[in-house]
Amino acid sequence: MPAAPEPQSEQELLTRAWDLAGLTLGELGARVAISVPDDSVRGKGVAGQILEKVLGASAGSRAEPDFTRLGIELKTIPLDARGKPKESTFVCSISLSAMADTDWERSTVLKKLSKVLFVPVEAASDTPLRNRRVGRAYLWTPTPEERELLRNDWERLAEMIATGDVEQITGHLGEVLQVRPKAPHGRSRRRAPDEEGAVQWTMPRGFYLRPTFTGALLARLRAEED
Amino acid sequence: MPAAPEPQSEQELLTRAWDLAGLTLGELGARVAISVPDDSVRGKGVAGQILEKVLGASAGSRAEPDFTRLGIELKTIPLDARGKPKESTFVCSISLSAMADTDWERSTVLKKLSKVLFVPVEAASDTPLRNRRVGRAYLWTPTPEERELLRNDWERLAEMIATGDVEQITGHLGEVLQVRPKAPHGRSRRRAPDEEGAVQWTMPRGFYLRPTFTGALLARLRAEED
DNA sequence: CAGGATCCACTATTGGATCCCG
DNA sequence: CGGGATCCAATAGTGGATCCTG
Repeated sequence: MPAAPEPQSEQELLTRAWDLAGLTLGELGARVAISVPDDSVRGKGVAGQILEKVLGASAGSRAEPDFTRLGIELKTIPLDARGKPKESTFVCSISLSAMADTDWERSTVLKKLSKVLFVPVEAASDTPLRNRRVGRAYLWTPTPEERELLRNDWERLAEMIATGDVEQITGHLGEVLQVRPKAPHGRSRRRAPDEEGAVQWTMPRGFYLRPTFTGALLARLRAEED
Repeated sequence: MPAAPEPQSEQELLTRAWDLAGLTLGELGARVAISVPDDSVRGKGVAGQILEKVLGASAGSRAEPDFTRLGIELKTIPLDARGKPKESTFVCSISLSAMADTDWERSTVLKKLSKVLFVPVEAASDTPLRNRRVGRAYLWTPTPEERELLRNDWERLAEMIATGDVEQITGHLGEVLQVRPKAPHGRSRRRAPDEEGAVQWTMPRGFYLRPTFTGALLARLRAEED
């Protein structure tokens, strides 16, 4: 009834994930005692929470991979009828003050994205949440090219944040990785250092992967299956 | 007052074209006795007609390059405020019955595009036609990569036309070259051979270059100036 | 009709705003 | 809040329809 035990190997995790293909969120939610809201506005994160429990993710809300022992992050990804991602993929929140003290190789973004299990979920908006089906999961590790794209964007954005230009950042920046608000509403504010190191109040933000990027990597992983 | 004489060399044409940069369509139209309509709907082709006369194009409405002696085709290209093409570029009409009897190397598309003088024209829709300014002209010859893109699209589309599948063609096909209606209105019809070689009536169509393609080639030409 | 093209309604994309849970 | 994400109004893009001249 409650959460599954943590998988002990990559193969065990993959086998378990593949067994879910074709099942609906309603069916999977029942397994782990999570009820699926009728209103999709009220159920934004529910697919992710159900799959965490069904697959035995361990990390909870910590800044570690969902499958701690395996170093694997779990992401559900909503696909439209043609199999393309319907939304961007949230990676992590941005600690504005910490950005100045880190580099790409030590960044949370790279840690989160080093190994990701993508679980596709049907996302046609006219299908009720509980009836949406899970697809075949893919385990992704960035290719050198993909890492380079991510690093380029991250370093550009990190520099803007570190130098206090955070208010200049918009969702337009970044070829594959973008910075967007990550807050309960548009009036949220948190402290951040400004250009002169003084305090400014700014909106909480997070890193997101663009749909074109996740769509391309999924296409590559599908092609490699053959 | 009337048309300029035909330029006798590429350099003469380029020099003449560069001298026009910064002038408005109203100013240029006055030079060649073409008045610019106030209503942009009534002035769709007027920029092209003015520049033909101002630069001394020779071919008129024949299936030859505008500058016959130089083998150069003239195209005005509407740019938005950021310098990107606002519209697709018409290349030529399609003779449905002739498509089956030709190949890429002999095609009208390749002939028209072998050497093109692109003359940018401001196209912000809130600027009256007569006040829109001409930019610096670029002479384009397709790179091997660009020719390959064009050939791929052309061959795919030509085959559909030759085999009578012309009704299956939509503007969605073609990465850089597309087929779209080219007619005074949606009820126009002309004869075409169908799958079995019999007669069908279909809408007149033309080949067009996508804005992403012309935008990319202009960006390349601008970069090469430095 | 061929050549000179752009218009503009509709679709696709997007990025700022928002929702739930522990 | 941080982690799980999607919503949806506004913008960008596209392609079928259209306009003028000789």
